[in-house]
Amino acid sequence: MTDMPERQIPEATVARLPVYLRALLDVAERSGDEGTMSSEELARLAGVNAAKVRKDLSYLGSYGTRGVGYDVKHLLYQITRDLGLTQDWPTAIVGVGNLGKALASYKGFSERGFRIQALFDVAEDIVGTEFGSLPVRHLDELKEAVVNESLCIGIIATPPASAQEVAERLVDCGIKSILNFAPAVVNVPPDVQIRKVDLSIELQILSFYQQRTQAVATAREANRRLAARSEGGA
Amino acid sequence: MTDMPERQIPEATVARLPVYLRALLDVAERSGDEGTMSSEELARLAGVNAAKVRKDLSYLGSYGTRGVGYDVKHLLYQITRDLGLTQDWPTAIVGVGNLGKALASYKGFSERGFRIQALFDVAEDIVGTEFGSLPVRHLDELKEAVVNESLCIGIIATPPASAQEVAERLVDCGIKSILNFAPAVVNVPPDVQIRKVDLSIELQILSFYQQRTQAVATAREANRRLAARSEGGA
DNA sequence: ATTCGTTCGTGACTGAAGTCACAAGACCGG
DNA sequence: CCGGTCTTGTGACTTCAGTCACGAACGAAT
Repeated sequence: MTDMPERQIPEATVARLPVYLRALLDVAERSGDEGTMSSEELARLAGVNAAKVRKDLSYLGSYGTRGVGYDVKHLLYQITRDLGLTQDWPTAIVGVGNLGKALASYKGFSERGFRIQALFDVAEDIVGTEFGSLPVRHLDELKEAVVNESLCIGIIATPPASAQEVAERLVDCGIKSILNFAPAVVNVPPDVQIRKVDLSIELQILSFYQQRTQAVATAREANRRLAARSEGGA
Repeated sequence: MTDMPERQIPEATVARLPVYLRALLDVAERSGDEGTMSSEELARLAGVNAAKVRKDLSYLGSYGTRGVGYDVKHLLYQITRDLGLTQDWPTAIVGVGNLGKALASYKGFSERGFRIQALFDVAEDIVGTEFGSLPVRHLDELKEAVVNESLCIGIIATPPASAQEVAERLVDCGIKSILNFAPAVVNVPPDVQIRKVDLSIELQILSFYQQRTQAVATAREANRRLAARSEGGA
């Protein structure tokens, strides 16, 4: 039987694999053939704890050597393979505004095998133009393009109001993986993977914590004054 | 005493508050004065489960009415306040490449009170230019600007190699909240909040799941053929 | 060959987040 | 005023992620 141990890899681990991958690539590039690396060192580079690195990597299989560490090249290969990055993923961007353009020219995508291969929009003044040697086509041509060019990942970079509709069209064309940059909740059938990146949510989280430390500071300040006054009064 | 119940709000809850906020704003805008909304409805709009909504909101205080729901306006106010969005946060962007520009012109920031108020870079051909009525200044002028214009949030949109250094300069200027868009791990002192948005990590996670469903599909296919052949052979 | 130092792999534990289910409270109609 | 119908707020439980600590395995050196 095709061996399928395939322990289910926890979501949290999957989310960290790209970070390990990046760290390993940096090292491999810098030092040519570093050879081997300990979980401790990888942990430092990835900004996490060593036990977590070991546990994460153990889900992929036993690729380390006790007393030595992990072979950088081999580990690189394994992570790349498990993340499905040994193949290219032809990717389409819908919505060619500022954000869409920035994404289309983002180095980080092509470096990892995500070839931005098609751009779509609906605005008349954008459709028909070119961006980075790619034509911006009308969204109505989506289906044809998906079939002909085997696009398999869709990126939504439209205004929030259009996000749900665009997602439905992507799903309708058979796309199973969607990355949503529009600040809107988008629902898709259970066999489609959707992930979101919300630029402003992260800022709002920062705001929460900053606001709170300030609030604490001012409260402490107020208490101090109160104490001082009652002391003076007593 | 200044009442500070301030139950510690779980991180996961903080991360969802902006989503609720957005949903409520949409509703309030659309229906003028909807009045009230149940946890069920808010859950649907936010794409989560109703019990979770109630528990999340209960951390802010008991702002709902049993048998009725939550008063939209009041809840909006409370969430806005707890997220620290009643005030503006003067924000600086370091790195004015494609991504930096897209962020500088991103509507979602200004809508929530994050005023992009200063742009910095180091490239000679960029420093001195203008973008969206803001001058791009040299990073060396950072400290002065932070002090004079009370900048309090820094956004890193540089290449990964410069991210750590830029972060250190931001910290050095007294900035306590940093949002990092560069694909690199950045370390800061414990009293500084840093959050990261990594555009390509999310794509890699999608790739993982897509790759896996394909792997399963091909394995199943292989098994089917094997079965068919052995059946034919028998 | 044996010992020693190192580092992985993992079982056991701790803690956080998510889910369920129900009592408590609010409104309504008669 | 009272029973019926809602919907919240929350304690109890389940599940998932993170951490610790230690045995197992490897290389090196004597």
